[in-house]
Amino acid sequence: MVPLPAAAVRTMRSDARRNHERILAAAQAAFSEHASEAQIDDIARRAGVGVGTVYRHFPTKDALLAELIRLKLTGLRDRARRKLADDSDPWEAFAGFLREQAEVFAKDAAQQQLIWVDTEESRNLTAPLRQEVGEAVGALIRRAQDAGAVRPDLTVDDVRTFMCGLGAIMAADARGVMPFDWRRQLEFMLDGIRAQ
Amino acid sequence: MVPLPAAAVRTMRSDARRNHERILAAAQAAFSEHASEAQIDDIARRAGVGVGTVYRHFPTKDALLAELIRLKLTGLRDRARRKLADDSDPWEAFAGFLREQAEVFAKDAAQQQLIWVDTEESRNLTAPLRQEVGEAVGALIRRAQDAGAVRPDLTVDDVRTFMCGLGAIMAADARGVMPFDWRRQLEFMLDGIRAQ
Amino acid sequence: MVPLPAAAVRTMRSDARRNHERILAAAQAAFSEHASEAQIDDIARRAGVGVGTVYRHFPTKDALLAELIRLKLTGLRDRARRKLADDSDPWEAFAGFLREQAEVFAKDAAQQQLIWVDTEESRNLTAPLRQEVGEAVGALIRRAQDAGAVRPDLTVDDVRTFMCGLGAIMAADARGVMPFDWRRQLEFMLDGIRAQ
Amino acid sequence: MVPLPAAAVRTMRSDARRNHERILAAAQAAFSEHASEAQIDDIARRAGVGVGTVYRHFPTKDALLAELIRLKLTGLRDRARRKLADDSDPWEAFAGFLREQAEVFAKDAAQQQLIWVDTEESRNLTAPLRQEVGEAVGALIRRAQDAGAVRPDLTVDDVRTFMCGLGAIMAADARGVMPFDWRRQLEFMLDGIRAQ
DNA sequence: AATGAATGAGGATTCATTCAT
DNA sequence: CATGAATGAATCCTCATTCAT
Repeated sequence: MVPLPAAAVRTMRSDARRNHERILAAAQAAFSEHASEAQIDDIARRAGVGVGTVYRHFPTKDALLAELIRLKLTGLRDRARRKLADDSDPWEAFAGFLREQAEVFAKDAAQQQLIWVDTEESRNLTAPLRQEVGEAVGALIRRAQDAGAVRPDLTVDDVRTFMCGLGAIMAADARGVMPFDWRRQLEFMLDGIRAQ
Repeated sequence: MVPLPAAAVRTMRSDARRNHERILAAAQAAFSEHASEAQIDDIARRAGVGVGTVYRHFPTKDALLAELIRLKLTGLRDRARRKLADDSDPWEAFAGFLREQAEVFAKDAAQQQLIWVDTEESRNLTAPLRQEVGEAVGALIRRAQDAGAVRPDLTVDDVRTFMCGLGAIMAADARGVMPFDWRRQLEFMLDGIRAQ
Repeated sequence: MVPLPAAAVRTMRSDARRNHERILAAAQAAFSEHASEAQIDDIARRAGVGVGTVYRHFPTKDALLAELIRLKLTGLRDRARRKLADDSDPWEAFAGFLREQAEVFAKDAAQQQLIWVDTEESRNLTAPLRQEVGEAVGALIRRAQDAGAVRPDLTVDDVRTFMCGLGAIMAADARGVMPFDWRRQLEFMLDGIRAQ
Repeated sequence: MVPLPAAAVRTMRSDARRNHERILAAAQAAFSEHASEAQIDDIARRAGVGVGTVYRHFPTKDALLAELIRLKLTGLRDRARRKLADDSDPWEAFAGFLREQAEVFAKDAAQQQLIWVDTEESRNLTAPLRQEVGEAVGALIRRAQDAGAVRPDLTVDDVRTFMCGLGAIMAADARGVMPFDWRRQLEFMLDGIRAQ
């Protein structure tokens, strides 16, 4: 069973669709708190459904996680494309994208890290999407570089790398380990990559 | 049972002391590969001792992990103090400290992240040490700021925060998820915090 | 809910009757392949109906199985009676019955074995039928014994016993465990029970 | 973990060896009653040990089953060899072997059938043994054929086939489905294969 | 009546920790 | 002291059966 394509979800019976969404929300919360240690039974409980129902919608724990990541990446790609579409200042578009995306990520910190956990399942499912994200972000970077606003050697991978670190910072902050201020960190980064 | 204080280790029978060290080395390796998923049985096997022996030296898995972190933090503190002692250029001392420490961290990436996982156990054991690390790093920062080499608003927590992110990057890179270049990331950071 | 008596089936709406038969056919196939491990969902899919429909026709998995066995036994009884009716050579009638029945059994080997699995359900449902089968086969045996063609001590239970073993052989052969030749086995048996 | 070789078992700590045997005995009983449906928890309970202990001795349910079959086949082979060694009448040796072996099989009827269930696990583990059994039984058959006591076309596979059927009969009998008399069946068979 | 979504008890397996030898 | 065997709670997943649409 391959994760349900959007079309399949739309044609579900209304109760099934409601459960589908509740499960995603519950999984979202659970993975946010416990990362990949989250338990299916717990997700089912939070969603107010039986375990069996979770498994009816997502064949394995990995598949559920992969779907969550897919949604995450879809949002990411769309945000980048939107910033690309409006023709504000190239630097503002790029920096604004990072700042906005970071705020979104911060909402379920622990979970962002799961983007970087790659199971077979998740890799296959998200490869094309990652590609698209890369293209959109790449375009944002190039436009800013052409405008002389960003150092010319910055790559998409640099941004990915930074976001990976930022996710970990957010997660640690959320766990309360230490008073980590990811917003400052982001500003340091922006200062570092801005062309002088 | 509280983890053995250094004094206790010193007064151990020589074979016990050898085991103590072998276990730490094995745990080091195991946690580096599997992070907190590392299994005690595996650690015992690598150390060439029985599980029972591991438990004789460390009352729980968490205690073993906490001890490893303590050692890690000790190294960190000593490195910072050493940089403080030699009177090279303030910026070089500070940046050099970060670069060296990062190289050390990179050797067992997965494990560094465990520094930011805080169990009851680990917090209690390492609190004073974290304090000392903070003081030494703080001094390095201040000296560089006094010399006008580092932006005046940089704090010890900023550095901690950054190192947390860098550890996650190293770990993801080590897992082969993506081609993450933590050294570039560090240079961006240094560029970002250097006073212009 | 007791399995539907033949009368009930006859008075069903035509679509219901069609479903009833499709389910039986699907169950037949599924039990043949997977014996009692066959899954209701799979049966429903093969029949092109929902699980609910299977349960509307048969209250439990055991009831469905029992019905299948009932049909099997009905065929068996009828075959025996037919052989009894035509007045060929008594030995030929008896041996022919066994050979024919064996060929029928061989078609869904795994399933024959289920005849010997007796759940409460199945026993109650099939008891009278088993009785009738016994009578018909008993008559075939007696006629052959009276003609001096079969050893006088052979009983209906001996034949039942043999068929049970033969079913297992067919099933093992069908699973491909080993090259089991049940036809040879039947001939050995016939040689063994024929009066010299 | 490959099933423990006999040597490994012999060198176990005494309590471990006792458990190993208790588990085998419990599994023996459980598989005899419930065939492959037997549950590990039940086996553990019968053996008076925790589930974990069962898993320490046998890595999976299949492995435990495979080991049981291996023991079974070993006994079979040894019995055949013994009969081959004593130089009694060739027919008596052959028939005696079958009768004795059948009595042994009858002791845990349901289980014999598992000899014919072949999982990957079991096949690999028992292939050589099956070969040896085949050789020993083949020799018994040939000797009886040379003495003119058994029909010249009888093969080892015929005997295997028969024993498979006999096992099913014993199992059905043990489950109380019907009054199946496997001893009579065996005598019919012997009558059928004896040369006239 | 039909559908297929939901349920949840049940079963195999893992692994931190304890304890007999 | 060291050993590694034993323990059993915890966790993922399945599938017969029920029930809302």
